Amino acid sequence: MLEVKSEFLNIMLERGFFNQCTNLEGFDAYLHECEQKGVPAVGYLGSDPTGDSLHVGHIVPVMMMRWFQKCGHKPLTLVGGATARIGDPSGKDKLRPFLSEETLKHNAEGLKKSFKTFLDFSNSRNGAEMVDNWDWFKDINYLEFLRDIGTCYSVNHMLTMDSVKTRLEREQPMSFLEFNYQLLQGYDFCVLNQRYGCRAQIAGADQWGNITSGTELGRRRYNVELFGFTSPILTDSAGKKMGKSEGNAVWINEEKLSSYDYFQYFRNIGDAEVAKCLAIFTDLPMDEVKRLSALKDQEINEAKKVLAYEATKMCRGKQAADAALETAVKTFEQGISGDNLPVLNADLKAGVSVLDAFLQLGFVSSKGEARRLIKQAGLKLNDKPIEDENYIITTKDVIDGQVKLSQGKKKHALIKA
RNA sequence: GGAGGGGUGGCAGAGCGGUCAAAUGCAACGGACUGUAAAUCCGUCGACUUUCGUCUACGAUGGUUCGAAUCCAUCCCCCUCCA
Repeated sequence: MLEVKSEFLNIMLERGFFNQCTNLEGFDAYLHECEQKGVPAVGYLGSDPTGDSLHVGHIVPVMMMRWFQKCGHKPLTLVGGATARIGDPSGKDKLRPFLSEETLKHNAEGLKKSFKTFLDFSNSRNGAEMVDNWDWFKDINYLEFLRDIGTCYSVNHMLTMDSVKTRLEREQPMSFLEFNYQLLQGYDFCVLNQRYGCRAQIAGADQWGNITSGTELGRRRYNVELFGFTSPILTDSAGKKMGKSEGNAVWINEEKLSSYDYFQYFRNIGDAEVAKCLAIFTDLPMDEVKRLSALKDQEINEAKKVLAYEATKMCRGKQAADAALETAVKTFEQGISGDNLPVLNADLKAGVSVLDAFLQLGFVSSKGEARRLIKQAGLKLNDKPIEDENYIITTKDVIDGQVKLSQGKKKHALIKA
């Protein structure tokens, strides 16, 4: 393993956050010096408000920031009000649809909320701060920008950037607008350097090109050394990006995903992912992580439970984590219905058809799908497969004050009498 | 501006006048096996009704046809080469 002196990088290396760094030795020396002197280093993490919440795929760098702050350093979270109007071409085949002002504003609020659950935004010396690049881009003069910044970029080099190159190779269109993205993100880094003394940018590995854009610009135009540090992009055993559950993103903000579902996402993680997830998504000491990661076969479920609980606790709070755990244990281990399951409001006296009930729950997207699942014995009423697709649920189906509806083995909901 | 190629279901990618709700693959979902895992196997995968059937869908709008994703016209968008 690499030898580093700074507390922050030691943690990064130990917990598996390290993917690539523009100058690991230099970054380490800088951090170490700050740590020795008790002066916070300043680093930033950017995110464009193209959605109104972060999801688990985003929080790897957020967790890095969390540790960064714990080591006494100051995190800046940049919301890309300006860059969202351009659209980062990294990993994309198409131009992003333009977002309205209201949407951008709404999304920015959502992102801020996501950040706040992981970082301390108090007024302390290394309290996190939120910045928006719209502030410095909205009044920028095009000619000045071109002369000032544009001269530092060679198109030859820009064309070799992954985000550009792959698009061209795949013969997908790339607009000039998107082509400019890297300049903007590069400029962000330099602005933050000038305004806040920020010298580090932390992000996921897909941002490498945009990061080096900033470090290069810093060197050429402002004569400062900036550091870029990336995390690996987490993938599951099939090599797909993590963060999707049933085709939907696993959102951080609770109004987008219930805490129970958040818990279940981690509870259902693949065996191969448990060790790295424990290190990355929880605060548990590494001794404990290692102990849990060593568990095999059935025992690994213990590790998954801890992972799910800890991850939920961090993101949603202890109360939510306790409730989710309790519901999961009741539902899966004891076969009784936990209280935290989704509840469907329905008038049992009048009766509800099973088709409508599942449709309203959102477990199926059409009646046809519900019928199909019934034929496949995939829908259950009080744990018994539904046989008649025209069945009407009424008060006589109530057991212990509720009716339990299930789709497959994992999705459950209740109708309270 | 000129020449050629192309726009199909979540994605990739066939089809090129009826047998096309549209092959195939991936993804997704259900079942079996298990450990609320992975792998594997089986099944499903537009909507409404489920028996027949009806409706919406192959860039957009018109047209030719008994009948079009498939032919024609106009328009929009993309790619490649030339200027």
